Amino acid sequence: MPCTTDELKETLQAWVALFMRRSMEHMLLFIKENNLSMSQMGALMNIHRQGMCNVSDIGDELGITSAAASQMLERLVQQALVERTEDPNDRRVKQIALTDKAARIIHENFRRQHAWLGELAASFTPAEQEQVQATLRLLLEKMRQVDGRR
Amino acid sequence: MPCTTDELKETLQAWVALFMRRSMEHMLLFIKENNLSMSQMGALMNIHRQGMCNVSDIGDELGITSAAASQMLERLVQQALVERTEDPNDRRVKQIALTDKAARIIHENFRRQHAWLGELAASFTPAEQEQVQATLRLLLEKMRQVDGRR
DNA sequence: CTTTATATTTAAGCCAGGTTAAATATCAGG
DNA sequence: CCTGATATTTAACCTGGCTTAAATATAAAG
Repeated sequence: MPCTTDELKETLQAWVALFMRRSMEHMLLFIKENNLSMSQMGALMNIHRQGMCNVSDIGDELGITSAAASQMLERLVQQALVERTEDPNDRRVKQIALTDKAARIIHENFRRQHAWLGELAASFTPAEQEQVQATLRLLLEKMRQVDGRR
Repeated sequence: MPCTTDELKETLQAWVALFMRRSMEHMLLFIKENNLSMSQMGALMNIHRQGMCNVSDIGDELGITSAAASQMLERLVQQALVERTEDPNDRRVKQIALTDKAARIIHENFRRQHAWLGELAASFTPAEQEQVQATLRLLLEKMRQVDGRR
């Protein structure tokens, strides 16, 4: 049967809703297990994405003042999740990096999500896997295009 | 070319990551616009999903004590987002419902996500739309199965 | 060397959102 | 009509996370 753009939109919506709820659940459980707050997890993910960066970078990225970023980082340092080292080129700035502990936590978060997705991936027949693979690649490409247009 | 379960898992992972980031961004912007906190948005979404419910239901669902739920609801009532009415069958319990204002906010949130998805859906050729539609339906079905097994 | 700009921290204060414990009101069973 | 269970609220308190303003330290320019 032919399908309309609107129908596809609705299917996408259903898919997104289910995925978001599932992922959110997973995330909330995970941060509770690791005694983190949502903000802290956000900060850690941010540092992970940015790689080496300084205090104000993080503030900018999180949309808070650098004073707030400084305080948040201080709490993370106290929990041994973040390392602050002086930048040898400019001693005003502190270089921020995840500790091994934090890296392990982030990694474990990804791993578990991966495990869930693995279960999903394995539930398809080989023929279906081909189909899903091809379609998702298409979707990804288009999403990046739509994303890029902003 | 044939693809392995692992490859599919990775494609799924990439898709989820992109989607999550995109949706999170959207959500954070939206709640800022509406002067809500993440928790408050969560609570409103929850009430929206549950429909009519009482104070402790919400506490249970959010994983907080009913005292905390009571206080959170009080703040939402003050912002005219929630209505508290006495249950005529049991005058100990309060029935909680979204006000029109809150319903409009939730609806607007969905509408915008829809708009973004519409843009995505429209970017496919009719043939691609068929393919994506079919595959997503398959994915949804399998996800619900995997979800159901817990 | 002095001035000005920049990066970070510290201090003081605010509010959201959580807890436990006690207060209040109602229901339901003997 | 008591008594005990249940639903909600209130009180007292704590913490995280934010703000602004001031303090500190360093860099960079004249």
